[in-house]
Amino acid sequence: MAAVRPYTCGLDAAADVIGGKWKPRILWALHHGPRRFGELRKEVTGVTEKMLIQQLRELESRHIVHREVFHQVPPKVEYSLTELGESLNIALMPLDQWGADHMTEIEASRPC
Amino acid sequence: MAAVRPYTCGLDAAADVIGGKWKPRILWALHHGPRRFGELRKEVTGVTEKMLIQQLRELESRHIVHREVFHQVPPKVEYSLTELGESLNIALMPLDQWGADHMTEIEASRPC
DNA sequence: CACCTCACTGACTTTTTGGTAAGTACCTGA
DNA sequence: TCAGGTACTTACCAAAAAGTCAGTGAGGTG
Repeated sequence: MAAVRPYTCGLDAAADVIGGKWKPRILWALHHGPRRFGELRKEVTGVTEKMLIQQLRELESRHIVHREVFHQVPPKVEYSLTELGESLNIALMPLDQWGADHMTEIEASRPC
Repeated sequence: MAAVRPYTCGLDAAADVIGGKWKPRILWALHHGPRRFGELRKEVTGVTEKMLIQQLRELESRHIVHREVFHQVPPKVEYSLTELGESLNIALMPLDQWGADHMTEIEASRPC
């Protein structure tokens, strides 16, 4: 989903940041606090390691998530929301609520 | 962006509905009232006829937009938001606001 | 010394999405 | 009869996103 640039509205810009199959799920998982890579892999069911890391790196480069490495063996890496990420998640709440409210309708009208 | 089903959260469901390069732009354009096909083509700059109709059909099948044909020559077809579409647009407003508020940061950190 | 965990990384393939360009149908007015 | 305006439709191709799968490194455990 290559977004149009320069953005024509805020929605456009936001879509560019949260676009992709896994980013909303990841944001959702991080909503309740920092998570290790392995924890995210479990919580975001269905994601592969490659996609997870790819999306995390994108979110990191957009300053939505923060990555912290603990120099241990075995390694430990924690991902958390930045302030910007928190504000994004807050802005996403009504959308999540909308989706929850209309889930049955959405399911019913899903293509095939 | 094939969404995971069954949905794991409301955000997931919402993402399935508004996913695609042009849907947020179309929703945005319809926010201010009904629009004819040709009007949308002009307002949603850069969209091709094929993509526009494709996205409109998807939104229609999800009961987000309403399509009304006026039997005239030359033809006239008007697209408008349904109640569900209106409620979706309202839920999208905070996200639009977030995007507008942080547009410069988002632009600055955009990939390449 | 072999094996384990954890967090990656990279090559390659498949699937999905989007874009191009041409054509259709209809009636109107010149 | 022929161009024009409007809303599509189709076949084909390109690009982007996602998936598969095998492999890496570093230190701790048996």
